[in-house]
Amino acid sequence: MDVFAEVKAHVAAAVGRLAAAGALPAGLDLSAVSVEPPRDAAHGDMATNAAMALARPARMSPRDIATALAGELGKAPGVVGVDVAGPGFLNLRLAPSFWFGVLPTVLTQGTGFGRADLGAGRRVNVEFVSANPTGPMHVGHARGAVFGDALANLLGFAGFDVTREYYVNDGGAQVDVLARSAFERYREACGLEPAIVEGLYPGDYLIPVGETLKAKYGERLLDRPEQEWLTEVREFATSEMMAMIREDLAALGVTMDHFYSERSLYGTGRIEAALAALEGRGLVYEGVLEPPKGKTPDDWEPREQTLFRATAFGDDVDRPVKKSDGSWTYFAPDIAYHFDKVERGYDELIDVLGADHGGYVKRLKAIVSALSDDRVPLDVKLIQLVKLTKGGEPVKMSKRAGTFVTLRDVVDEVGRDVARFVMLTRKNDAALEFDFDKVLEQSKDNPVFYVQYAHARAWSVARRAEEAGFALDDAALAAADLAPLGAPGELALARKLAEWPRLVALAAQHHEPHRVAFYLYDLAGAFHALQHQGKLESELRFVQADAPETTRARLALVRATAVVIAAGLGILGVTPMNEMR
RNA sequence: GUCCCCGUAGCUCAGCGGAUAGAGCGAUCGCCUCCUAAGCGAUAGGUCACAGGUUCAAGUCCUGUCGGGGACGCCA
Repeated sequence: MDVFAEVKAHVAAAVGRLAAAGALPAGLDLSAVSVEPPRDAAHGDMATNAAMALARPARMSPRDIATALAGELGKAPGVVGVDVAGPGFLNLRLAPSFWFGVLPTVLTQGTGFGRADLGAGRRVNVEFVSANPTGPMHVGHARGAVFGDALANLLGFAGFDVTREYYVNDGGAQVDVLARSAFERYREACGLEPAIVEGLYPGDYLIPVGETLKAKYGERLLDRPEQEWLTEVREFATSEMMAMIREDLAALGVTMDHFYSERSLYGTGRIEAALAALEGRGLVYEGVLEPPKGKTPDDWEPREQTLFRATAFGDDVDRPVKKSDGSWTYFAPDIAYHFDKVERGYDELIDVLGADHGGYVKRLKAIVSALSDDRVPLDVKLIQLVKLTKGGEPVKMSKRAGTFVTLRDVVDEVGRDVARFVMLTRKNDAALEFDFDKVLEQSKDNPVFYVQYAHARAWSVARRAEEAGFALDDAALAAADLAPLGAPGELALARKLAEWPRLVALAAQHHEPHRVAFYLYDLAGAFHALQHQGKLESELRFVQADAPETTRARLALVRATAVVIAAGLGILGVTPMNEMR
């Protein structure tokens, strides 16, 4: 139940009645009408722009419409006052009972409160992480993983049927390099000196892979030429890397529904089928590209190759799908992969990519647009860098020196919950500073702590109440008489709780899980403020031993707060803490 | 050269086309006999980079300029 949507329905009904009475034209488009919380609380509880939005299509002055609407809206349930303000805003004042009315709903629905039917069961595929299976994941991957997972949670909560998918780049040259690197570790395990030359992966994480290879094959691969072992070692090493990556993801609390293999696209006709689909639309041709601007390669030679007409979709140049020797470029399997997603019947696609893939976005959108005939929207979310610091000083990262920070390092150092929450306190397209010291700080400056503390305090109040003999059953509290509520802090908190469904809908629409984190910070603030009121005026304390009705009403508010914080943290994938010590 | 992202308080950042642009930190001043002070408040602090445009209404949308970051290849 979204109270803002509810009031908007009243507005629509009022417009309908006025139209029926001839006071407004019939059939007005209400899509520009919004009902939202006013920025300034002095303006009332809710504001609608209806009169201004309808003025032009109705060919009437905003104030005339506003006056007429005010008369109708005054009759709506819960509305105790309607003011026409400014250029034609309608400010609604609502009875406190309207806001407190959200409490039984929260207590009845539990952490399902705020679930929306925005998605209407539409199928959405969220592809994220997709790190190359050549080594452990680093912090950047962690941010993408957390973002993608939280976005998937959010969309699921908003009524979409979500698939989490990981595209495994196991088809390119880099997995051959992995195989050669693992082979050197295998030689090392056999007592030989490994030749980890420039271009191979030097990481220690391949040492156990080499040992397992020795256990598996003994020494019999040692004298064999590369073509005899490459395929087997590659497959083995790749699956070992993917096992490691799955473990890392599990450490972050991320579970994928599908791992989609790039290799499965080769030699199976999938790429050819996707290309044929493009050819059928006249989007593939043989041509010669201009040399890239700005940074012309020394060895540039114009050559004829197979190109995709990406410029027809707003890309800067057409993109090669085949090299001049006839082999596929990296783009070709990506075309096939997105074709496959379209064919699997998804209604929406989301790709979560590192910011270094920015130059790739237009051609991906072009492909999906072309292959779905514009039916399937693709949203590409680019994840900006994570700047790691400790006590304000940058943490140096160097692959060569072996000091680069892995996903696992971060989780081990600060824990899954902190890592996840902090990574969701920025928009995906803004750089994120992650300070190892600050994220563990127990202060208001640290949103993770602040939100967890609010939840723990709510539980602490509940424990106190229980000791004082009050029943804490949410179903019973849902039936509590809420008349004793009404203090300004209580009302502010209830208002914030009532905003949750609307917040979910907005965050889901915009694919912005960080909004949930900021909302929780606000909600926690409203709760801390109210609890503090009890220190200043003891009659405002939640638990009043000699006033059971008041206590029950307040416990309903406290429990509802805990429930919504838990629901929000659930979307972020963070475990709520019931006590801090 | 082209494209993408960013530019909001001293710092770190929110901000849904709506009204007098908000938090935290830092600064100044307050608040614990009492549900977690790990907290709550008050004050000070702004040319929303700049210039045009669209709109009843622009921090928000469009164009351009400047500044910061990133990306461009028969790499993956």
